[in-house]
Amino acid sequence: MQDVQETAAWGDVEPEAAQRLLTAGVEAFAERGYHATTTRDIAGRAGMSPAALYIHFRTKEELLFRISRVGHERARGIIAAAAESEGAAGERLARAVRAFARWHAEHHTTARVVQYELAALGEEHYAEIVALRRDIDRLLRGIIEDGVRDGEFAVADVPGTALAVLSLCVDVARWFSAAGSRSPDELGELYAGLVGRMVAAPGGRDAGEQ
Amino acid sequence: MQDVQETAAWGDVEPEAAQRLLTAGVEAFAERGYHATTTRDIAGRAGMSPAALYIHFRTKEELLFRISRVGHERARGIIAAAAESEGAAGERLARAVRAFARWHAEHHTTARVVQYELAALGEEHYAEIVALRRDIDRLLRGIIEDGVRDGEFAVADVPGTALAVLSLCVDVARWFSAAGSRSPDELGELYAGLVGRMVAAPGGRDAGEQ
DNA sequence: GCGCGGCCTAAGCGCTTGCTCAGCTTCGGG
DNA sequence: CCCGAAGCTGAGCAAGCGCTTAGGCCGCGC
Repeated sequence: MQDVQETAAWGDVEPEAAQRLLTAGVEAFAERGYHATTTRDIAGRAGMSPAALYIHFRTKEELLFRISRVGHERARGIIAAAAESEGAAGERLARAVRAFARWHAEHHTTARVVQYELAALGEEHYAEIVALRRDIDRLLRGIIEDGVRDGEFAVADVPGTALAVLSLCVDVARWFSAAGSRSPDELGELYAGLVGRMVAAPGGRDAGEQ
Repeated sequence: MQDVQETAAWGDVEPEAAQRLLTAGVEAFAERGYHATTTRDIAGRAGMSPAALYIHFRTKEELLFRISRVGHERARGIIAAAAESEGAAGERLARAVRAFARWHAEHHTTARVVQYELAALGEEHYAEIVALRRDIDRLLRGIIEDGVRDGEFAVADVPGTALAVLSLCVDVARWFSAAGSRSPDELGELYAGLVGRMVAAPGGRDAGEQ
């Protein structure tokens, strides 16, 4: 559906200055939170005057929305690629968790904004983002349902388990620090293993490996 | 160490007005976040004028700190009670997860403030809170270490798994809604089962139940 | 019965905020 | 050579912020 490779940053945003504002916004929002960040701070980080922000974005909230939408689309792309890939449900679930957790670790500043600043969005923008989030939930739940149908997984509460798996990965953005001892790759591997054990049917191949 | 029963709210805070301000602060901070909440809003919810807040708390940040400290102490108490209880590591871990997840669901507004507004604390207050959080991590990790030593658990990365278990429970505060279909009790049960599978040694009693 | 400390309010101070606006520069097309 | 659009700035406005201050009320000790 879309190439999952890490394109440099914000890819193809219109003028280069708008791109700089987006990355400055991500940094500032991730550090201090949306409400504690001033437009002067964002503009300063992007190397321009406060007024310049309003040439590229109508409001501060729209800047947040653009960040949030791009981030959510990227996150959905990651889950979608795993869901639509080849292989048994166990393999696809492992791929999804590995990549999703890894993304939240590697891009933890973006992910922080994406996951924890939803409440600052306006009503219409919020609705658009919620639709993307429902997609993500639906895709992940689909993989688990496949595994249950095939007898590969034994899961009593599928929606609850899907929610727990997503929750586990999302929360990485809260605590992950680049200075920590774990690399994003190692974390993805750890989490894929933990989730594998969570859903595996007793006697299944995945039960013991970690 | 301390009775874990749910005392009404803020228990024994000095004058009743300070207590009202604390609960008003929790509600407001949980809804909008610390920085988006005004002292006028907090005072209004508590039924008093903005100036009254400063009779009971020196600053808005101190009000947050008091909320955060009480919340963290309660959270640590829950984990400590489970860690120090009788029984095998598997039972103690299940008790810890069940109670910890349940608390984050039932008191999700308090938990939201406790878990997501740390960055708004001043330096000294932050350090005090971090000490409490390290306690919580240490207690939970201790249970898992016990289980590994006894051969009851098979866990390759103990600190990573402990982190994941706490993370899973903490994130409940982010998404849990009282209007949702799951009760705090059901959620605690679900999570205790999921975590049990995450750590259980193959062939152990817990492996299949859910 | 009077003073005094605890609790509270009305008013408002100094400052920062999101955002606007008039005007400057730069640059490609006719 | 000029024009207009695009990109940007310095200055600043109205509103809202955290917090202070002067003063009023109430109840208890003496």
